[in-house]
Amino acid sequence: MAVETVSAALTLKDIAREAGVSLATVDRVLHNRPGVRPDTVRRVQETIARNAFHPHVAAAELARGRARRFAFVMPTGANPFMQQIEAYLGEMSAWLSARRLSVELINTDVFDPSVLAASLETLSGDYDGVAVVALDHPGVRAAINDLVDAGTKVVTLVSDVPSSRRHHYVGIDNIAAGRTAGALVGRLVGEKPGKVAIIAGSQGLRDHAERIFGFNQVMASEFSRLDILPLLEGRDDDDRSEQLISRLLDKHPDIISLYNVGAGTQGVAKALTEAGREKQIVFIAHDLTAMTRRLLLQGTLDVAISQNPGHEARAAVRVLLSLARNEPILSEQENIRIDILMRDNLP
Amino acid sequence: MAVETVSAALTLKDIAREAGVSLATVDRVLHNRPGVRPDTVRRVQETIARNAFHPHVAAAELARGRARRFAFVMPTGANPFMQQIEAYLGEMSAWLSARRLSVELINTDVFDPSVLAASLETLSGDYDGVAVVALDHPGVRAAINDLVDAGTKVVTLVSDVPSSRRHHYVGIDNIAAGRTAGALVGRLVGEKPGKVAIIAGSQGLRDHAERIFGFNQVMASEFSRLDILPLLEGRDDDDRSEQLISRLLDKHPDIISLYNVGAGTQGVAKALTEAGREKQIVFIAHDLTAMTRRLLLQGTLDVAISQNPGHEARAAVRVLLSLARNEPILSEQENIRIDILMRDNLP
DNA sequence: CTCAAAATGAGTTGCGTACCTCAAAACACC
DNA sequence: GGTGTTTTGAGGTACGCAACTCATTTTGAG
Repeated sequence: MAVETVSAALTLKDIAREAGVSLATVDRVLHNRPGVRPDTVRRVQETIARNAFHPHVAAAELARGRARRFAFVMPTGANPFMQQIEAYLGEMSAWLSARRLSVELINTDVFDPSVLAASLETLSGDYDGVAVVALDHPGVRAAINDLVDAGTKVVTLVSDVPSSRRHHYVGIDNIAAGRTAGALVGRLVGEKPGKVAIIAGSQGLRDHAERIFGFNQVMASEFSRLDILPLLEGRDDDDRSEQLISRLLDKHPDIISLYNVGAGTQGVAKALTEAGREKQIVFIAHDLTAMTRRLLLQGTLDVAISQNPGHEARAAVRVLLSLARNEPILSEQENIRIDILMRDNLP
Repeated sequence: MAVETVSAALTLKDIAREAGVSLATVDRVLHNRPGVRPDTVRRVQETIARNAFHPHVAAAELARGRARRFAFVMPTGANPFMQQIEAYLGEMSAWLSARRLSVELINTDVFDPSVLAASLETLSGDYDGVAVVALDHPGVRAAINDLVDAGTKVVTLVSDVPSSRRHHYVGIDNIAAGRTAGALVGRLVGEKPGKVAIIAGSQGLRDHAERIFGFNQVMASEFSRLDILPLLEGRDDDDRSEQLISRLLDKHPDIISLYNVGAGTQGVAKALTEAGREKQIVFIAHDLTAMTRRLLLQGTLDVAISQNPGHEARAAVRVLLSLARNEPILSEQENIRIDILMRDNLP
């Protein structure tokens, strides 16, 4: 059975002949140019559909001749996850260059809405597409909508602004990620009752808040025997997280699980090992880095919930390119999964 | 910081001018054609490297003008995982057609080495690339090597033949998948001791054997308190698996976990629910289908370990294309992960 | 039927590369 | 110096499409 029949490759000329029109008319139909009668449009489109004709992308790209420019607006600072995304973008440079695409990184304080909005406003007109790690704020939403209105394709990355008219979101469902963490905690601690601690960067971060929401949802509905301690805020900082967790462990000898919503995993792990309780406590955190990989292999960390930064980088570029070319997006391919990583399925 | 500087796009002509040679010479160097003095070759290559020049893929593809044919040799029969791969190949038809690529499915009894080898031999010369779900057998290995020698690019899919000279393997490490299953069983059953049952399609299948090996490895080294029952062979058949498991559950009231290595998950689930023990027994199986999804949501199935069939289909095509074009392969992108799927992180 | 507007045909150019031919130049050897 | 060989240059054609111009035909309104 052949998925794709091997037929002589059709060209626009063939379509024109079969539809009984000229090349120019086919071109007008194909690019929604005016000056074609509705029934002629229909006849051409039917011929295209009947023959399952798709313009040769290589020829189209070559003829269009334009290089495309994309901008990636990323947070300043040393967030390892963001740095991984940037690194993977760098690895694509040969791929990009062979397609006459350019990607420029623009580092901004994405946590200050006015700064972020101002950054976005400056991009208007200069780029064919923009990927942005966005804060959900009215000013940012307006800036995104302005870009869209100016004809720029916009995708949100890692963190979404659903209320804007962005064309696409590349990232995970953080509520589902939190629910996954909750289910894992509940299942891994076994039958015994006890206390569960949660530490996040800040409740003000949308992704952290959503994860906490999902986590609490599952704990309340399915593992009510477990006692959830009040949320700690470690500000994604190793030292601060370590101190907070150390104190907490001293105070509660009956903690059986720990969920770190954001960064600062190294600090939490240090507190755990210094208390000598890394084997008894089920520890779940986010993201795969050299450090979390080590902690998983050691057994200090039980599960890392992660999203694949390389996949996100490539998906964002591909989606922007498809949008710019008015091609359909392979949604199944660009969908980012919530990865559950344990010691034995590390990539 | 710009990942990719926005420079005027270079062309072959620019390279020729900068290296002080003609277009023809650059072309000879680029395609390893003879008749160029070694130091001229070096000079041109240095110019290319210095400018990080990559030939425009669209122009190259158009100029080359050849349509490329790929063949996918897949098992006959109703294996749902293979059918999903075939379905995803079908979904790519527009993408393929726009690139003048064709993919043909060839269904063969891949479990009969001589039939598979004969099938592969018939392909020689007709295709630019072949993806094959291969049995690891000397005859098959020889057939693969013959294809490679004839200049055809070969990737093994889902199941590898490491001893052959195939160019690439697209699939997971099944030993690691088995280890992952073992670790999950050990962690999810909690502290209590009890019996663990394993059912596979057949020990003769390489992927099943590897999963069992990995599973036993982890059980022996880390969860020796658990008692592993002798392996059952369900032949990937629902009815047979149901009967075997029903009988087993009757005989052993102290079974606390069940690992299904292959297909037949529906039969196993039926036996579990009819015995009324689906909530007490930790049940782990492979692959995500409509049925395993339903079982996960119901709570009958605790974890599905899977490989993403859409990703495998696309990765196989992309790898074949890169090989045919003599382009580098983005290994991180084409690497297939072992997915741990639970109720809350279903895609 | 007339005339302007709309629709269509016919044609051109250029995108960057692959692949080819043929002539000219450089070189090696004696 | 002449010979033959290797290396290089110059140029052309083709690939399929986008984007454009301009002439011609068709259409519909009056």
